[in-house]
Amino acid sequence: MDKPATMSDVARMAGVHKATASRALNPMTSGQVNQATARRVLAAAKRLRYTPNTMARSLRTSRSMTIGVLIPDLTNPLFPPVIRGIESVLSPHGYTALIANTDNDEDLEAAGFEAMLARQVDGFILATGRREDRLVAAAHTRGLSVVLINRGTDRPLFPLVTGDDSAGIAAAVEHLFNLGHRRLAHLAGPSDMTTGFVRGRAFRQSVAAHGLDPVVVACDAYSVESGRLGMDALLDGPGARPTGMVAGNDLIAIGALHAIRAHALRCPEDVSVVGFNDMPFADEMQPPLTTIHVPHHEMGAEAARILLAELDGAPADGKTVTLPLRLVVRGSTAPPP
Amino acid sequence: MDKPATMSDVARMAGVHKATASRALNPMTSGQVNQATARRVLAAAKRLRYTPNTMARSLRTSRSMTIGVLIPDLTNPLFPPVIRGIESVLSPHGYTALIANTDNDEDLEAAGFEAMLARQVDGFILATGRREDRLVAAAHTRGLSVVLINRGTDRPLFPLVTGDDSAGIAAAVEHLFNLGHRRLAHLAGPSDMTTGFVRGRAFRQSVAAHGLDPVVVACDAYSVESGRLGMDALLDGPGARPTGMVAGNDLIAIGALHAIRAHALRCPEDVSVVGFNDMPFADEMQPPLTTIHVPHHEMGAEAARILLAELDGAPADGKTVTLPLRLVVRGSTAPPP
DNA sequence: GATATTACTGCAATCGATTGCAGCAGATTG
DNA sequence: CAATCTGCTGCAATCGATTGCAGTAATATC
Repeated sequence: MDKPATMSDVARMAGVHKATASRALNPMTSGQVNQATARRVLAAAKRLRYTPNTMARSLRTSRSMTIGVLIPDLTNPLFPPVIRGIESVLSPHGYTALIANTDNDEDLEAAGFEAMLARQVDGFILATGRREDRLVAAAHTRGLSVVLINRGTDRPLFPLVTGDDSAGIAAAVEHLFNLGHRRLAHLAGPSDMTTGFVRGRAFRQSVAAHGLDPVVVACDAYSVESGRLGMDALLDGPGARPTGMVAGNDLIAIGALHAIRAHALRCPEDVSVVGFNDMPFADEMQPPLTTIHVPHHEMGAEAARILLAELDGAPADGKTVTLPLRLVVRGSTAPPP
Repeated sequence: MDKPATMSDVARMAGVHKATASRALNPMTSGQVNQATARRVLAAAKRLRYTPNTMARSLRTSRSMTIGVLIPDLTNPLFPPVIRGIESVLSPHGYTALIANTDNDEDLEAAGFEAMLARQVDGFILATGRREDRLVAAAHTRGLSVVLINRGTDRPLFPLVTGDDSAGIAAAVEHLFNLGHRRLAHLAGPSDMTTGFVRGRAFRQSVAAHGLDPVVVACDAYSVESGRLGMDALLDGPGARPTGMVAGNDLIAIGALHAIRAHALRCPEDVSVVGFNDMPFADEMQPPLTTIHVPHHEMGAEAARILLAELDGAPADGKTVTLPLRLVVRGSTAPPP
């Protein structure tokens, strides 16, 4: 019915100029106005249920108090906790997250990015990084505020918050080795992402360090389907069947479980599987997934903290924050047959 | 470095007034300007990488092309597909979804709602409805555009897109009955939500229709923990142990599985469990969950469609769109012991 | 008692885009 | 040839809030 009240309405009701009303309403400037006047304005604002028009404010201040968050795949259970971590830090500071899903598609990614720019977001948190990322490079030359999360770029242009992937993989390999496994394989994530690349490299090194021969199959996506295809290839391949498998992430691990079952094998009796991420419900899986736990919530929170600091003028170098990971042993690993 | 170009910059480069530039850039009004002029403007815009300032536009037009989406619990895997359904419809129309998570907390809910209003969202999609919902009632008196999703309100103030819960529950009961179960229980969702209420009622009716005595325990949240507590109560209770259980949703079902295991019982050998929602990875659970499949993506898409129609002037009555559901039989149900 | 200081408050410009209205040139009509 | 119309473009107001600057009144200082 009646349009929402504007500041002029509040000012009129309080009998002051809208400039005064503005100052009274803003905690930063309310010291500039007489206490009694301020109270009148506040009261009027409350009576009229005044809500500031964020658009108008942003237009004037050119700060939207909004952060753009680009997520490659929202249905990957890994990301909701990350988002909540981000929001948990942003909200208390008055910032809002604008979330977009990109389906891992570069065009959608660019479109989402531009849409956010048009909405004058103050900064970005990107979980969509690739090792060679045009979007990230462009953002850098444009002088935008960006924090990368989970996945980095080869050239460290922006701060990155990620898990200690190498240590995580090393722990996984160690675990399998200690169980007695000697034929170890890795279903790697896409090598154009730092996560896939780094984890793959760490796997080779860890396995080699035990004097064993690493077998690595690259999947072309972090998805159940890709994991299944990769494991199929591994099981149908020429070499001796591996008894221990480290997956690039939990989705790939789940796909691997499908392939194992399809080959009339059992996990963990015939093949042990270690996932990566400890996504929600990994412990409910069939079998419960042994995996590397990543502090998702904290990862999001830390990225948000860094971004806010950057918006406050902190230097924006390519520093990397590495969060410790931890192996969680559950039901998908056992001694080799 | 250089600030992004404004429309005045484009106009200057094209040698026209900014009003003309505005008309040339807008497909709706580009017919009003000479083709050659329009081309010049377009070219200038491209050269300057002009991006319209959404804030300024919204301020003038009072349409933000943004839809507020309130989600009670983003980490419930049920919601990401819903969100993608919403975005799949919104994006092609130039709308963006502003997503907020409310943790099922009424205060956070109100805060998120107000924050969105301040951002001038054009409409809302709420997945947070309660049977008596002050927020929804307030939105109605304020004349806002709202579509409810999944959960409705007792008084149908706004359109609602939901699954056919009664039929779903009936199918679940039928399934258990046909397997031979005669002692049936229901771990109901919170009764202050229509989903909990409707499913509970449907359960009682379906069971009674078979001449059996329904046992219903109400959980106070749609969560694993609440499900576990509810099932504990059921198993520790005085009556004969039920052999078949219908859960209010999949999370409750998972909690029930925990309780069953904690009582040294097995599912499905000792107790059969049917979930609700068929959330992602329900088929990967231990055991794979028999559940009622809900078309999440379609649900989100339909809600978005209705909202857009409403914003285009379609009447906004309290019509309910009921989507058909379907029982998916997997490993958590079997004949009674 | 004159001047300097302090404490508020108001004026008006500004952010960037949209749009009703008016103006102007050239084409059309009678 | 005058009158009308059509097609295009420019002017200026507007959306709602913020903020540098100036103005006023009251108080403090010498």
